[in-house]
Amino acid sequence: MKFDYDSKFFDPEQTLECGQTFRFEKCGSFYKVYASDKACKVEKRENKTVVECEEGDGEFFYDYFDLARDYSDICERAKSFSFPLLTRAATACSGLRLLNQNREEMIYSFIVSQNNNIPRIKGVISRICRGLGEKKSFFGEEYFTFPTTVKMAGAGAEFFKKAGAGYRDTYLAETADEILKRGLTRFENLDGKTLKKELMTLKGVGAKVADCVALFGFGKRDSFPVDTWIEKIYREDFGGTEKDREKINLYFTRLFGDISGYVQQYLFYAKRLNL
DNA sequence: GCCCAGGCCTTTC
DNA sequence: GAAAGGCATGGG
Repeated sequence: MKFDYDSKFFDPEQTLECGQTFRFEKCGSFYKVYASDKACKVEKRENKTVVECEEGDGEFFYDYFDLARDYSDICERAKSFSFPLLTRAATACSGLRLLNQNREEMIYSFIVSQNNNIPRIKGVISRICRGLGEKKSFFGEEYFTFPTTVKMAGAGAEFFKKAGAGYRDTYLAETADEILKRGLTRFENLDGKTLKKELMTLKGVGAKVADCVALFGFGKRDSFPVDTWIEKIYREDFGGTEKDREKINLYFTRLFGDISGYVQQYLFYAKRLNL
């Protein structure tokens, strides 16, 4: 099936390349996107962005791309703060949407992301899917699903090491084991702050990874992950002087409140593009 | 050879 | 509770 959306507020490149997901491929004019155990194609055609997926997956991808939400209001609110970088970002990247992603996929993916660069993160995750995921086909082309926790827990640290995860191999193995035993119910129905603290009890999940999981996996849009790029933005574009990441996090979340997560993505993506 | 990447864990003070 | 090392790996 196919559906479309105003491309001013849904740009495939901005939405996929901004660092919130690592499972997509650019193929000429369109992107192949993988999420949990599903796949779709996304293409921008003039003023419409078109999503094409299997018959039963329309609702899944409508939710995945967060299409029920009005982003024009979010963009305007972001611009109203009058920080030059943020205004440039919200103007040039109005098509950047926050994805609603699978919770376990977010936990494992962002454990891989720590002290790592995006191309390499993509490679590691791709090899994990290839090794442990289920082979499926989409429009005649094969792809691999993101592995279930059962598969992740059964793999052992050596597998993750061979996939290129480096020293994060034991974090993945231990956290998969923990989630296999206790599930995710203890992370449900919590406010953002409590969820973050609870996520940080997992091995390999610190403040920044927890914020990413809360934001992209649990829809906690008042989260503001602080990484090396945000530190740089804080110093160079907001005149900040604090060194402690938790203080920087507090500065931004108090400033941007319920739209912290959107603002964080605008800033992060714009800074990387040197906007 | 260096430094950096969507940091976290452990040890030490 | 704060500060400092160590950590796998690949790109620039």
